[in-house]
Amino acid sequence: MRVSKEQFAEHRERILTVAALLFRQKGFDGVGIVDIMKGAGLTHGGFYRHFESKEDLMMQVSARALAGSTLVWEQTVSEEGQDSLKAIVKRYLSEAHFEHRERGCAFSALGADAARQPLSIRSAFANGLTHMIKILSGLVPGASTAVRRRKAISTMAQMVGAMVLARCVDDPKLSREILATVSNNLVEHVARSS
Amino acid sequence: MRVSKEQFAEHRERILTVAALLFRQKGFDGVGIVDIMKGAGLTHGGFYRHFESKEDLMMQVSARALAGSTLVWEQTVSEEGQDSLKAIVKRYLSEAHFEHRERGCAFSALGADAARQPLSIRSAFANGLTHMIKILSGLVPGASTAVRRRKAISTMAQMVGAMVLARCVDDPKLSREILATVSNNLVEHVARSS
DNA sequence: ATTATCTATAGATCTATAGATAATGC
DNA sequence: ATTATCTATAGATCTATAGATAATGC
Repeated sequence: MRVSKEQFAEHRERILTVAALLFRQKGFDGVGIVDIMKGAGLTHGGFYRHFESKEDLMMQVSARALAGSTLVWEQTVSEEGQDSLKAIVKRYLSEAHFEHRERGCAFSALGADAARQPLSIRSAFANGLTHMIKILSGLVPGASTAVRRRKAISTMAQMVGAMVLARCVDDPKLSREILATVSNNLVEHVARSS
Repeated sequence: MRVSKEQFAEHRERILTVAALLFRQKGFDGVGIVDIMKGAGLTHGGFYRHFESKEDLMMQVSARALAGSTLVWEQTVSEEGQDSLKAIVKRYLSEAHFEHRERGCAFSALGADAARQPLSIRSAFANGLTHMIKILSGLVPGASTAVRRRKAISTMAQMVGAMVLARCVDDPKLSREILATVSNNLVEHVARSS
């Protein structure tokens, strides 16, 4: 039953990918090792050759998901130039992101869950947040780095909060109103220079 | 083993109170009926005389927790007058709220969890949110009701997002920076008339 | 020989129910 | 008589480990 080094590495990738989707969809506590391994096309016993524990997987998945978001933002910056902030805000508060939390930002999908997790996971979230704030700081207008950092933090909080609120209510009209309102507010008031 | 009507009602209250603390602390999936009943000083078998199911309890706890937050805001409004918005923002983003999610706002403590729950629970969250937006709408400045509602939604999103972000990182300095930044931002830019 | 995967299982959980018990409240 | 609580348990889960199997890679 042993597989080649290449296949082993591919299995590991598959586990991480499936876990990233399932954790964001159902929460850290809502998914078992069995579900994840089944999703990767493997039996659950083999999991522990790839990861030390469920917590280890949670930490690596968190780090990866946040690195993914960061990468997308960086690509947007290098492609969009002037309109980067607007593009990032609009994508974050889009219908597509609202509907697919399993492929979206870990802060809005797992923020409340992460708050209850051990240090290793919260540390991954802190790294991700620091990086994302840094990117936003380079995009918002403002005279000093201190002002820009404050605007970046407020922008990030507003985006995450809007998505969390939009997703936890059952009224699609209210959800859309929240996303549209915050999107317009950020694009108009923050993105505009000064 | 039967108890009086009064005691039965008191047991029900205790279950609701304990569940409200534990759910906010450990998430809906992180707490079992046994834990809740043990916290209320009862055995787990008796739970089903009080509630139809765990989902039923989750729904009632959500509605209650949000009604509690609403009530506190309404009391603040009637006591503080002019400074109500400032008082609400400062309390929401305070160190005390940051550290005691088990007694705080359900949106920041359970928002991500609620998004995965069935309609009954998301409906309770929608009711709570509608009510809280209405209160904020009465406090923010703005020429028309439409403008005030938009400001209320943005304010709510920013508060919830700031608390979620502050709680899911392991760096106390970063957490405090987020809370202080958003608090100042809201007090200075939204609370000010115009 | 090493090791990735499989099967099987240990030992804890979990929600929910059944039946016994004993006190209330008609 | 009714019913709130208790004990006990059913039937699913859950994480993690042990040992067998079989293919890799030296």
